[in-house]
Amino acid sequence: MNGLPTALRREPYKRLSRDRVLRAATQVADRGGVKAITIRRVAQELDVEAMSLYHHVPNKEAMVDGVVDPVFTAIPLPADGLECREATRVRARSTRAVLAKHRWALELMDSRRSPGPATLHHDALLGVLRKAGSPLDDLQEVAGGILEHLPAHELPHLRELVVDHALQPGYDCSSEFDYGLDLVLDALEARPT
Amino acid sequence: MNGLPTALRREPYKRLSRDRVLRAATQVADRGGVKAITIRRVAQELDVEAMSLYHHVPNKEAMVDGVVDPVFTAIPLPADGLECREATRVRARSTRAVLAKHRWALELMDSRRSPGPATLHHDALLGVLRKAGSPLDDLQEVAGGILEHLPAHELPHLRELVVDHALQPGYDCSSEFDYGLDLVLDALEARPT
DNA sequence: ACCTGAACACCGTTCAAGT
DNA sequence: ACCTGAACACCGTTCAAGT
Repeated sequence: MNGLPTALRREPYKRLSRDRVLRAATQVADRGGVKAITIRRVAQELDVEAMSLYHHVPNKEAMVDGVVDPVFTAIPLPADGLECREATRVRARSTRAVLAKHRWALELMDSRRSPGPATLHHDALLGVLRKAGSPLDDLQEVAGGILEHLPAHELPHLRELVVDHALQPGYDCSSEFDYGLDLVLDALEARPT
Repeated sequence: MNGLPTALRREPYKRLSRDRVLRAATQVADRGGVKAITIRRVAQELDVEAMSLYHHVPNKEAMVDGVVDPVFTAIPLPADGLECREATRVRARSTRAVLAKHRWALELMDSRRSPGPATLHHDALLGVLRKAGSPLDDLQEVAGGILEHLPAHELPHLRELVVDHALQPGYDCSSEFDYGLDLVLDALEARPT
C-alpha cells in the first residue's frame, strides 16, 4: 500500500462508500467551512487517494449537494396535532437551531441548484418565510429543474406549489414581494410598543 | 510587449488602476457569475498579465469585496420628505430592482466579511427586514470587525445600532428571531383574505 | 469492481528581474 | 513605480494501468 506498517494507518481498512465519503466531507466542513471541502482533502481524511472518491460520487458538485441533505434531515418535524401557527413556530425554531450547529449549511442551501429531498422540504418552508427578503431567483428555471428531478409521488404540496404558481407563464414574484413587504410594514406600524 | 502589432491590441494602451480592475471584474461577473471572477481572467480582460493586478488590489478577496460596493451605490435613495413607511417601501423596491440586474451581487453580499461603505449602508436595512430568516451570523465577531473598519463619523445610526445592541455582552439574537417570527405569523393570521 | 499514479488544465500568490 | 516571467503549492478531472 503506502509502505507504512498497517498499525500506523488512521483507521482499520474499510471499504469506501458514498456514505463514508459524505460523512468525511461533513467533518471537513464542520472544521474548516464550506471552502475546505475539497476532493483531495476529503480523500486524505479517508486515507485514500483523491481519485478513489470518483467511484462513489460523480464530481465535487454532487459531493457538496450530498453533504447538505443530511443536515436538514436532522431538523425534527413538529409533533402531530399541533395547531398550524404553533407548528410553524416550532419548525422555524428547530430549523434555526440545527443551522446554528452547522453554520456552513445555510449558505450552501441558498446556492445549490440540485438539492436533495430533505433540503427541498425545508427549503420550501424557509422560502415562504423569507420571500420578502430574497425574491431574486430565476424562478421558472430553478423550479423547472427541481421538478424534473423530483420523484413522482414525493412532496405533493411542493409540487403543487411549483406547478400551479411558479411555472405559470407570466408568473412574477413582484406581487408576492409587495405583499410580504406590506405585511411586515403594516405589522411593525401596528405593534404595541 | 507581446509581439503583436499595436493595432491588434484590444484597447489602446491605458494605465491600470484599481478602478479599471474592479470594472473589468464586474464585467466578468455579469457574464459568468461570481465564480468566473478570477485573477487570471480579469487580467486577460484587461490585456495584462495576472501579476499586474497585485499592484492595484491586495488579493483576490479584496478584489471581490471591491466589486460588490459599486453595485449597492447604484441603489437610489428615496426622495427626501417621504413618510417613513413609504420611504422604506421605495427603498426595498429599488434594492430589489438593482439586485435583479446584478444577480451575482446578493450571494456576495451575504458572504463577504469586509464589505465597503455602500454595502454596509444597504446591508443594515436588509438585515432588519430579513432578520427572521437568517439570524445565524456570529454577530459579536462580525459586528466588531465592521466597527473596526468604520471611519469615525460615518454611518452614525449603524454605529449606534452595533454598539448599543449587537456588542452588548450576552446579546442574543434569539429574542429578535422570536419577535420577527411572531410579527409575521400574527400578520398572516390576521390578513383579510 | 474498485483503487491508483501520472498527467492536464486550471487556480492564487511570491519573488526576482526587468523598465 | 509599475509590469512581467518563472515558479510554487494548490485545485478538479481524465485516462490508462494495476488488482
